[in-house]
Amino acid sequence: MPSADQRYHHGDLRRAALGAAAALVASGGPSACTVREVARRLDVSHAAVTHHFGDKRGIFTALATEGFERLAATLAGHRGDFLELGVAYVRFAVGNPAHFAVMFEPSLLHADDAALATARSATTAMLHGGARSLAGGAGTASVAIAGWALVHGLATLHLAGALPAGLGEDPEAITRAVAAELGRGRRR
Amino acid sequence: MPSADQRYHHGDLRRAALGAAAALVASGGPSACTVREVARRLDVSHAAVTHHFGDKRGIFTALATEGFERLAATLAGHRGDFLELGVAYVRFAVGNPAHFAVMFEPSLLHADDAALATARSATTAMLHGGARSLAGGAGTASVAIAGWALVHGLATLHLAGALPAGLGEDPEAITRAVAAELGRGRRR
DNA sequence: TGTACATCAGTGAACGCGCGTTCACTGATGTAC
DNA sequence: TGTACATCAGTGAACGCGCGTTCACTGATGTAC
Repeated sequence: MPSADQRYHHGDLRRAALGAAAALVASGGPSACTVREVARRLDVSHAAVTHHFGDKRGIFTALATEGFERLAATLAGHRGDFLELGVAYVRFAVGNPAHFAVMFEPSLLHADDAALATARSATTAMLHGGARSLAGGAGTASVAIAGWALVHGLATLHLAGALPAGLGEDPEAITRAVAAELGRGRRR
Repeated sequence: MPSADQRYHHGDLRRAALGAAAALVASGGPSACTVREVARRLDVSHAAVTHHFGDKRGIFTALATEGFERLAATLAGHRGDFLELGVAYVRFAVGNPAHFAVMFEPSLLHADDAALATARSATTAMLHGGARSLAGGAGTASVAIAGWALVHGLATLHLAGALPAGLGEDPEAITRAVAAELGRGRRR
């Protein structure tokens, strides 16, 4: 029996390719992620990679879709707890930097992809639902946006290395501190 | 006298190139911005563009530097007013989407560029100063980060087209609503 | 248990293209005298 | 006012390269009978 490295059929090339693409995006940004480099990392012809995703944009689209799915799954575990929802959001971004980067970069994606649209709107609905359960009534939307923007900004700045040293190292802790501050004002 | 279009010397090619680069980034993301396309837009040889920036990365670095300088100038007009500082931040991002995109994308920049480092730290200092003047004492850093993350997140989500329709259209108004919410909690 | 066949996964070669960079050179500008 | 010269801005051609996409084909897998 041939070793896993030299089998004709890879087994799950699609998943492996997404992993390689994520690693490339994470380390060098989207421009460092090419069809051919992904294939090289998996010792596979680049036509094989294209075979699974249609074209290059298809890789990013699949990555973004997977990102929204993972995020939704993560958030689902913290329904109803606004603070933990925010912390989970940041943890997702830090743990999946490539997915996160690609999810909010429309210029890289197939705008009309059905799976992407589905995954995205499921996630968005969850974020809004989280806020609704907290506030209720007037100002709900603004609180939801505030919370989302806050954690999104924290995650983005952290990933960009823009947070000041000493503070940027534990984004989850910052999120707790900062969200508590916001929550304190709301609860009075 | 030759027309402006056919002069040998452009006049201010450096500035013009930055403008063209910004337009390209704004409409198609950083990957749509190439040395050759910038040159094409200005009817100039691409070697001329390289002459001014050294290499491609030099263009993005110059754009980011200009961005930090513009942002600092904008923020300087609202020293001491936390809310207006935030609104100005968002207004800058929306008005200079390409600069904003490139400023926080380290993989595109010359990490060791002196002018960039100077402009960046001047801006950061201003943001921190704004928060310090508001809060004072314990929790200052966390409030500064919270405010920054909030407006950064709002701007980023708006530019990505991720804010829900109806809310995403006037990011400045959202900022006011949301910052007022945060400020209300703090002030009690 | 075998055999035929459809389907799917991956190959390998070829394509044309646009890219960033380099370089010797030319045209324009400004400054010193 | 002229002239010489240094400096700076921009040209144009050439380079090699890696890219995304396409296509006819082959190998592997699974399913029906």
